[in-house]
Amino acid sequence: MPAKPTLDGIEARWSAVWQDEGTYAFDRTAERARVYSIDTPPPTVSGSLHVGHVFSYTHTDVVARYQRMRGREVFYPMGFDDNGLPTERRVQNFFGVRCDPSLPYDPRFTPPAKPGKDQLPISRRNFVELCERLTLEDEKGFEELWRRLGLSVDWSRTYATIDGRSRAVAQRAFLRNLARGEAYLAEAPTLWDVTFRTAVAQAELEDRERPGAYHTLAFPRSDTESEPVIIETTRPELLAACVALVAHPDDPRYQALFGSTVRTPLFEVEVPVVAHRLADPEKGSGIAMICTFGDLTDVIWWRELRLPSRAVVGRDGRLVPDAPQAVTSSAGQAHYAELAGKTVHSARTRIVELLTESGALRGEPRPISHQVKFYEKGDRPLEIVTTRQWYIRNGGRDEALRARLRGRGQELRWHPEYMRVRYENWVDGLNGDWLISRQRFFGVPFPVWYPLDEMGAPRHDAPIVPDEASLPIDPSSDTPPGYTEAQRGVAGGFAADPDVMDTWATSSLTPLIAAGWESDPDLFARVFPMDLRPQAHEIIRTWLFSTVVRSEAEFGVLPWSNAAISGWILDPDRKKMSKSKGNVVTPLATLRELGSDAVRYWAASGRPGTDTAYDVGQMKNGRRLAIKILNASRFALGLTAQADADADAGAGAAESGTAGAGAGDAGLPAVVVEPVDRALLAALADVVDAATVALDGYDYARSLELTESFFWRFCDDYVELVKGRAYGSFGPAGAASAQATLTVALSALLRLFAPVLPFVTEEVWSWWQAGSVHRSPWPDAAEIRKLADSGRADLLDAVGMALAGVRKAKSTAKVSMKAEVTEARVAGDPDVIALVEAAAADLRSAGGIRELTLTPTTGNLTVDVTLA
RNA sequence: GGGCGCGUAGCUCAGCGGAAGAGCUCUCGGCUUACAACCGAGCGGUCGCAGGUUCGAACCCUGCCGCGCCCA
Repeated sequence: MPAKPTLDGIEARWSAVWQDEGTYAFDRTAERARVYSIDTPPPTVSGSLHVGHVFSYTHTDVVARYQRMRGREVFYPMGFDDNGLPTERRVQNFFGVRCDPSLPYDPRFTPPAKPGKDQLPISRRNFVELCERLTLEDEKGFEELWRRLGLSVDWSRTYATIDGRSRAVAQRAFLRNLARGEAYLAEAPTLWDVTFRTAVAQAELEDRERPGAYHTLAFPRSDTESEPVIIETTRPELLAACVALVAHPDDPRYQALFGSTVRTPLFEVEVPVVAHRLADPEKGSGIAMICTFGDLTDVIWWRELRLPSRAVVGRDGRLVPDAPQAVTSSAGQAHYAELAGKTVHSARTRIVELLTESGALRGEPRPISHQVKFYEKGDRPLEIVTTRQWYIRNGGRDEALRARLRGRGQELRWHPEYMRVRYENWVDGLNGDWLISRQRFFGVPFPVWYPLDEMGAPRHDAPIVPDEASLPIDPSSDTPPGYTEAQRGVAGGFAADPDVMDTWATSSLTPLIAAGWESDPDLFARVFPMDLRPQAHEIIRTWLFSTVVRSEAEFGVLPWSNAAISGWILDPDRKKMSKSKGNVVTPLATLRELGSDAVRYWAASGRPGTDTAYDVGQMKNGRRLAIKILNASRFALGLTAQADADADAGAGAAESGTAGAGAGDAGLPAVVVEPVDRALLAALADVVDAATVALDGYDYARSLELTESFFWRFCDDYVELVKGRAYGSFGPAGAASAQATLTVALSALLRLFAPVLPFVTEEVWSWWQAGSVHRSPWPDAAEIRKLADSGRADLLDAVGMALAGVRKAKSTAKVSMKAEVTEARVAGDPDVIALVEAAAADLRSAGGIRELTLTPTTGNLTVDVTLA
């Protein structure tokens, strides 16, 4: 036991010991019932860690440590998310390369020492290798920080979402989806980001408020000379893509028009006027133009009313070179030529001029503000283009599946409970299947080739798939069964699917990746379905839901039984911390300055699901608590060491194992006889019970609060009360009782604190106990209560109030706490007075009271003090 | 527009049907032989607003106001 205990350096010291001893290594021989398995969120490695990570990962670690102490064998792997766009861009800039999936793999490729002026084209497999190389460095940094924070992860079980294992799992799961018809290829209108030039899924959308303007356009009627039809649109540049006008079937204004046709201004294309319930009579003039495609409602109208397709926006976000075939008049073609090749924005400016000249634009555009759909990582509005994409069925088009997935959300235990509605809202609002293909280079490729017909055109209806045993594969480098590489891209040969899967298509399989699905059936059977999915609430619709979808498809079960949803970290101004806001605090400096236990203390005080302010003050409290644990422990253990020395010197009557017996509470000599000691243990047993209930319900913050407030009472009242007696001032029996109580209480307190404060508790534990506190059993309230015997927890309250009264008198008199009291007169309810009386000797000792008078009366406890 | 959550001491937050709490801040006092990175005491709140239910409401119900998030 050190003379002057310190927190300095304990992170480095204990994380090394835990690694060497394999303290957190998963015992894969444990049977399923004893295993507690966690589907850890893989952080994105190309970004840097911020305190939000520290916050939420601490929550999971507290749960993991608690479960371990409850006797569960904890499966706690760590993943790294290096799949996807952020890594792709980083690798391009770092090495000066770009991916060209049409190139063959070059096994001897080495990147240029310095990035050149022009990006060097390389094959997809070479590109992926560079990604793996770069992210390996990032992962090391993450692991170091996680170890410093004290995550009790089994570091021999890590994965990366782009590594071979993950690619194999993602491809295998996809092939199974394909074989069962859950994955399919379809050519359909698709939300499209023109900057990244990739399709985007519903889950990645966000609405943003943007300025726009209503333009009033007059459509001449085809059959009569009567008044033109007036519509309002925010997207006049799509006029050439107009395929119909639409109004609500019950709208009296347009009954006569239904079934007739009108002519589009400038382009002179005849389009029908149709009726549909989604046309809003309140909006604009109540009649709208349908373009292919201006928004998602256009897609619905197009599909349900079986309208033709007249696309004008290309994948680059510019108007396509040629006018739609329906534009036949020379004037119409001339007008279109003015717009071809322009961006959507410039085309709008130009067409407004043309419409004004032609007189079709009535009045000035009226500025409005409206919601526009964006890709969450993008900064230009999404367009809708028709492309061939892979989809996975997620209930968006299938009510039976939707109901099943909704049922899974009911079955899942959510912490906090109210997060379930986020899931339900999302499932209820799904409007299509899950689009999983992305037109990017870095990612898990679709394990699919297409045969080329005699004209060299791919047959998308007859994809060639690899054998599962050959996974992972890259169709742009690997050859399909039955073909030779020479047949790639030639008529009668084959072509690779050029796309990659969305990152969520891989992330939705993290339980399978971590659990060794199909590669380690023994492990899989022991850990899947898992016990816990911890994650943030903003990705319930993406990560959580998509994982449920994949598990439902493959196994028909929920992938985990519990979901613990963390809140966000807010900066001191109550704003969400995020990189784009530039208010992110990096955790390493804070961890170094205040210590990991201090930061963990702050994190663990944030209740599940609650957004929490970044609060250095709360971390300092944590540090103060950790230091107090060191000092209080040293003091308490010093007293018991004194007892051991006395016992050894004397007849050896007192069992010298008193100190060591705290490890398990069994086998303690029955020496706890003093009422104050028994009261302390009775109160402690109650705290253990309440903390256990809280942690079983994932309320680590409540458990910490209970433990902490008991600990301060233990230090400020109990230890002060029994100090004199423990030194032996009332004889050996009283001393032994106090010493045994101190030992039992300290042992239990350290274990109650251990999940939140792993370093300081391990440090103290090592002074007097064998093994790690983190592998010791959670305190047993029943055993403690047995030692407390007839003890009453409220005795501590009563004597505490009396002691506080004495302290107040001294404080008011501005004298030292060790000042002598000639007489203290305590009066109060007879029951309370009886409790104080039982502790009279300890109270006199702690208060320096010469004469203590106790008077039963009615009313609250009063303390009247005469100072010496 | 619909849903969910939150509004309690200057700050950060507990409490969620039976006498308003904790920590920090602030004030006063104490070098007390575990701890001055400490200890003791104190100041501080019509529990967002307005109704209602109840013997009793911070807590339950209704409406409103403000903040945040999710979904349209």
